[in-house]
Amino acid sequence: MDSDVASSSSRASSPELEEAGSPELPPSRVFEALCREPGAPQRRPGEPSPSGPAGGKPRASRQEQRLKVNSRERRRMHDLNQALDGLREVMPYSQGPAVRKLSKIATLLLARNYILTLSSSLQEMRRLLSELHAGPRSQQLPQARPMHPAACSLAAAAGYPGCRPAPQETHRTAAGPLGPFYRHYSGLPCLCSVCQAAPQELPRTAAAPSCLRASK
DNA sequence: TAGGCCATCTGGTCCT
DNA sequence: AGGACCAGATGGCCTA
Repeated sequence: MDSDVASSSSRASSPELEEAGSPELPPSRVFEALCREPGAPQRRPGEPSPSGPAGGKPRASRQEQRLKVNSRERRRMHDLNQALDGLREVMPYSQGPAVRKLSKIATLLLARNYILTLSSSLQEMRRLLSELHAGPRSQQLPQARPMHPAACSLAAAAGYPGCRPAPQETHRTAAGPLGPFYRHYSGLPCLCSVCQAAPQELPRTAAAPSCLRASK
């Protein structure tokens, strides 16, 4: 559904953009060109002429001011979208032509959950390392306290005994801002808002994410 | 066709 | 005055 904005939000529904939107020009250049060339504006009926007062300093007319403000606003939103694209690039979800782009709200929610998950995993790893270095007695696995799956995967990569990376799973979220499809990555707990309703209480077992269990 | 998501425009507010 | 930021309105595109 977001395919219309997949090309870095450069939908040119505005007449200004259609005129200045050259594929060779980076967006910022396009916007600069727009700022420099307020000419041929599509004046609305009833609006004053863009030409300034006769004789005096060529003060920007109301129309020119409006065009400049509009251009700045477009550039601002474009920068915001570029930042969001950068965020999507580092998010653990499938990327490719067949995968729908995350919406803005989904990107923000997923990023928040991702940060919380990484923080939790870091804490778990620190706990494991401290147990490993505590002495030979504590080198046994703390079976009574199952590890967080993300920590277990990290520990497996570090050669910690008894840890196996979980198989990668793909699951559907019933609804919500993440969209219908979300790929669950091995070793990472599910980041969707369904599973992360209480991020402080991340599951400590390697069982399937709750949304996997909930969905049929 | 309804609803979601988006880009854009626009006016207001705040800051420099 | 000019720029940044914000929120509401509007209209287009897409999907279920």
